[in-house]
Amino acid sequence: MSAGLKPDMFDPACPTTVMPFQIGDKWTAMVVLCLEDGPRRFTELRVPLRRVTPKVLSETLRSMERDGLINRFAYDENPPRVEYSLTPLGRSLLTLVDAARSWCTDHMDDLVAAREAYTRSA
Amino acid sequence: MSAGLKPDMFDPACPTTVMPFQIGDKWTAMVVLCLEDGPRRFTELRVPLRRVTPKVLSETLRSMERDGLINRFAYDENPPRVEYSLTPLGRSLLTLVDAARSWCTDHMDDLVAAREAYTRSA
DNA sequence: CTGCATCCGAATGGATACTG
DNA sequence: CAGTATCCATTCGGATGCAG
Repeated sequence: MSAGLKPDMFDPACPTTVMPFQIGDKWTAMVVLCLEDGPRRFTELRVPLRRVTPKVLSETLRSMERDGLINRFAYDENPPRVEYSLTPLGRSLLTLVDAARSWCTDHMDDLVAAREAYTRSA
Repeated sequence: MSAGLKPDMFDPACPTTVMPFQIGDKWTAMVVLCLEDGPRRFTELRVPLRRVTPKVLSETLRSMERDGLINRFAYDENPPRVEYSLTPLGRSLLTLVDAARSWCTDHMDDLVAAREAYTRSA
């Protein structure tokens, strides 16, 4: 497990990015998905989440740590190394995230069609 | 079906109100729940959602209509009467909302405990 | 490398008052 | 009744630069 995260994991072209779901902060759900396969380092998370500035990412991570969704482990090394991993609580979110993803894939066409129909009639 | 909506349906004291989930706009999920049992009028929705100003509520409703989640039907009467109801697409969101609610009730204690532990150690 | 500090613009959401 | 108009406070997220 724990293959490298792909840069296009959350590509803006991917319609799920504009889906009407949100868990916690704007990026929480994506972080959960990134950590699904094991611990990740800060810089590693920045690969798929390259539209997130470090400030916002660290804010997101800290609030997730506060809520007990992730663990933060800082190795006492130089250069510094920090790993984030899902807690059982955070892992339990995966089913919900998957449910949301299923809904998106199932109903995305409807949603796009609805928006088009709406703008046409306007 | 369609008994009156209770004012305390989304009481701030209810912990699910601060849960880390969001569907669409801030109030979308609550509107979906309000419409679960049938069509509702604008003022009717304002009862449980009394913390939402009319401006924000109408914005929410319009964006939900745009996304094909609800239907808006305006009777040609005076005084005016408008009813909102879930489309099949909007109704399909109910399973997701329920999943989110289940997660909340199942893990709320963990979440509260995590926050307390965090603030204690800080 | 992993973040924190500071500044800033945009967007969100709310209060209040008013209209057809 | 069902909104709209206007104004405003707060928040959010991004850019940049710096520190351990």
